[in-house]
Amino acid sequence: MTNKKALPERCNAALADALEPEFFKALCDPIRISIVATLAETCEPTSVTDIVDCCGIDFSGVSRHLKILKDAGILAAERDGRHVRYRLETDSLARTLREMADALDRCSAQLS
Amino acid sequence: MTNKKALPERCNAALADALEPEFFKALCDPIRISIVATLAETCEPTSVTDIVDCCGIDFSGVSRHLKILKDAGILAAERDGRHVRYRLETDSLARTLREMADALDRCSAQLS
DNA sequence: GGCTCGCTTGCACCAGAGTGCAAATAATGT
DNA sequence: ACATTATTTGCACTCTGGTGCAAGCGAGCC
Repeated sequence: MTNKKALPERCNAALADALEPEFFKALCDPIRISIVATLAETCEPTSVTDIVDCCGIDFSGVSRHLKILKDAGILAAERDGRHVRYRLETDSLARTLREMADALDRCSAQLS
Repeated sequence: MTNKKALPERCNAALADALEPEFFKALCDPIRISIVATLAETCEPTSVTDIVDCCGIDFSGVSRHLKILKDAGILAAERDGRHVRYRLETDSLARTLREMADALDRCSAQLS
């Protein structure tokens, strides 16, 4: 039996730190998921007008969804003339997901 | 230049399939995150009454949060006398997160 | 059987999120 | 300067989600 009470707070804090609600909130909308999937597919900076096609809503709504994803660090935006092109931060997103998984594993590993 | 147009739909579908909005919806609330973190820490089935301590709300609300997490497959519940003990499906959760990361990597790998 | 404890569920309420429309801003072309 | 295209933002609306309170249900205890 290892010291079960030795570092529980640290474990909890690390997990709670890794599992950022804002991150999940950004991805809990089906339209935002389809945006992410679309950008993952094309993998090159895409204008708002083009992205609108994959969502069934007004472009103003799409613009707002894009802002939410950008603020969460999931997308990056860059102006190109009068277009604004969005691209998926694939590496960063994948890393974030794996860090969460790692934090979970570390928590359960401490008890065995 | 590889065949860029060869399997974009499959890629998109695989990602959209892996990135389930319901999963993120279950984790987009700060109280639910603290529940997950608490259960990851203790790592043993915990009663609702004990879980309530980590959230600042009424136990009825906690019960509802637990149901949401259970329905999403993130927690498991088992009756023990008059207690209902919840535990975190750590392995399953970590696997889900890694599968998402893998699906993302696969999408971007197809283009290079 | 009645009682208490532990948890869930119905109800009403309030705050927040998504949406469309229209106006505002940004950048380019004429 | 004006018109046009691309995107963002303000506004109002609706719908969903989280919350507390109170009632209901399930399981053990007297």
